[in-house]
Amino acid sequence: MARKRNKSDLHAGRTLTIEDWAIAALDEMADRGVDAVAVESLARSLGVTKGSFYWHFANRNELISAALAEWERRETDALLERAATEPDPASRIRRLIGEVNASRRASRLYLALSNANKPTLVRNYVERVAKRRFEFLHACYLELEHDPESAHDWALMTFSVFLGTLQARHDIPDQWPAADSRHFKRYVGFLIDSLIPVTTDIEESYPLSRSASAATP
Amino acid sequence: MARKRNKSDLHAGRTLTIEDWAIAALDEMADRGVDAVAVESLARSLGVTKGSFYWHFANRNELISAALAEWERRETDALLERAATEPDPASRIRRLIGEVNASRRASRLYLALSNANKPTLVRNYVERVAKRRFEFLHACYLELEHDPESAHDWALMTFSVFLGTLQARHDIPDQWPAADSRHFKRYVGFLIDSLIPVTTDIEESYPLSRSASAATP
DNA sequence: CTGTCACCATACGCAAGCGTATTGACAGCG
DNA sequence: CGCTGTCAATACGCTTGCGTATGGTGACAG
Repeated sequence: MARKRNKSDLHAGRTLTIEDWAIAALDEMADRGVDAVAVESLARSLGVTKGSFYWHFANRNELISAALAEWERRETDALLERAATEPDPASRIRRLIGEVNASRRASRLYLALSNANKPTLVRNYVERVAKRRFEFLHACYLELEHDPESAHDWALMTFSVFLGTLQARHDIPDQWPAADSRHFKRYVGFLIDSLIPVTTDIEESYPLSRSASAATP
Repeated sequence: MARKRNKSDLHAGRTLTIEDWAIAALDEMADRGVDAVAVESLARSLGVTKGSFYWHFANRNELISAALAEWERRETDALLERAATEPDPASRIRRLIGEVNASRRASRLYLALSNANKPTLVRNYVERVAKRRFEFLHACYLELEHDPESAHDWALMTFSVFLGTLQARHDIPDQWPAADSRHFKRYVGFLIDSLIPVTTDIEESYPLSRSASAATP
């Protein structure tokens, strides 16, 4: 049986790597969910057949595992690293707020993974990634708040806003401001004002952030 | 072919209604996602075979449609009705905050529906329900805030918290306070303080809600 | 040139699940 | 009692998708 290389395919004549497959799987997950990751259709989208797939992977679960490892490395570690470059906790939270509202693709992917019912290995990755994101946030709030319980409350609420933002943008699209609009900038500013606690030093401008919010910056 | 009635089944000898099927489908959706709703396995769980299913429904989509209509009626209309009995907007928001943090099942179901990739009719229901919930919330904030843009910001953020709460409880389970704990009560109190704007009348106790939050009620 | 290996194509068998067709059971009514 | 309609059981055919087995191709080393 002759092997006919399709030159117009994604890999343009070179052989596919495990990483190519993993990335194709992540794309499919973001577009259509984890269940939609199917060996044969993925192979077709890569311009090969499943013979090639089964050379690289023992089964579908191995592909999904490779895809999740890639996801964790590329998108999750990198996000926290970018935020960690900010000089102070408030800036770090601000950076996270900005980033969370930026990438639709990353949102879709996170939700797809978070809500996947099988295989069960997905849950392990999602919980680990979510925990690390939460802990990063929590550490920021611990720097801003003397009271550790309060810091935890803040972190929980903010983390909920992050996750909820992903979801809400999907569920109420016509209520969501366009990304290049004044309204959007204002909303992000409002989030920043609302989600960064004013320091508990009484001589600080305590009510100023709320007043600025009400004054429409 | 003899029809053997299985007396130990869910319907306990009586015939199944369309509603029985719809509720079974919603249960399956909450447990395992929309994709897991399968005619034959659902029939088995109800103690019948798919002959019975096809008497009631032309196809699987009709079942899903019936299930979604039931969902909208039972859980969504009812939630807003309960909140609407509260005498003022702040109490209504407080009621919603309490309810959102109460039912795990409803959470799982909402997320399953929101993240279903097919059939496409699910999206219509989710968006309609989400829009109605958002609009209810927005109306509350419009009563509390003079500035309509600010009211919209508040509504968006709070709605994001509601949705994010569903997700976060699933993704960071060990960070989530137990429902009967002091910590949980405190967190709900913190949400209430944070998500209900203090009125913009300057003579009102503007900083008091933040101060109370920091003081650990 | 030959052999090896990485990568890939294809055929096959099996299972799950959908929808269709056919038949059966039973209650209610005239 | 016979008929009708509701509800349900079962067989069948088809599709999709997984994993296994087998064989092919091209690059490279010896």
